Amino acid sequence: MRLLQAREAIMSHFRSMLRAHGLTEQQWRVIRVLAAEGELDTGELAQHSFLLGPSLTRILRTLEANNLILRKPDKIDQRRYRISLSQSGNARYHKVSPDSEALYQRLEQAFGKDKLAKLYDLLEELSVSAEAL
Amino acid sequence: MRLLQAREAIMSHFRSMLRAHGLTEQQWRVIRVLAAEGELDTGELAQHSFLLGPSLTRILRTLEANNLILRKPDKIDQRRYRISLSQSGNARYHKVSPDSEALYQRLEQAFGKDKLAKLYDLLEELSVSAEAL
DNA sequence: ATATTAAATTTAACATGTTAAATATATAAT
DNA sequence: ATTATATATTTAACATGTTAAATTTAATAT
Repeated sequence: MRLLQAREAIMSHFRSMLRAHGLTEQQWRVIRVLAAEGELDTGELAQHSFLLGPSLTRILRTLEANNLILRKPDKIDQRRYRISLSQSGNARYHKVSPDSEALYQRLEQAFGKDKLAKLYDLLEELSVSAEAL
Repeated sequence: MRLLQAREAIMSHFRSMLRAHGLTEQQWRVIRVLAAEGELDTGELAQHSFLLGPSLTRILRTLEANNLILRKPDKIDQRRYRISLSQSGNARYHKVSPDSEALYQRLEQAFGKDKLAKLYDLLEELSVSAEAL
């Protein structure tokens, strides 16, 4: 319950910032992953962005309609698509990124870098414990 | 990101348990709150169950259609409804509750009661810090 | 008492979450 | 080569998340 509450407390700030850039939280996750990893297929993208297939399908449809991504059929495995940022998508990334970074820095400063690291550790351990149930 | 990941690691177990009882995660949150607090109006219920108004409206519609809750108009303030568990809703609560408790206990044991308490504290502080941004 | 403002809830519109089923292509086994 | 099985992705159906607007009733100010 507190996980939900804490996440909401943080994400509400990010969402309003992203909304000013015309992006949803999930669309931004996809763009960020593509900026960091380059060209990926849908499955890899789903893993990295913590999205389920059906959600990702719809998000990619939207991003493609907005000319932010490119999708090319994989020549080896024709079931897969290779997804990458378009020039416009890359530009959007560089436009949003500073605001995102700034917000993260503010949070890190307000909460404390050490405590944040400790929290990350605990969350990591919790994930492992929960998955092993 | 790890907040999302950790929450998902936990909730996937709860969701599959709840699904066996014909409930969603959010419907269960509502039922649990009503079982603990008794009769509430929609606003109070939204606060306690961490749901936004529009979501709650739809959830209550479903729960009412399934005869799990009762809604009576508040006689003092006619804008409000008083929501409470029906007999059937109360029965469902007592049927699901042991499974929910058992799962929580397993998680607590796997992760460690002390670490869970520490994590709760950090999450609480994080919420405060994030809200103050 | 009436017009104004505020509050509680719902509706609307669009995006995502979730599970199951469908579709298309690859891979493995005969 | 052909059938069976597995994998990647999408579609379908329903539930919820999110914001803005509409609706209804209360409370306030003339």
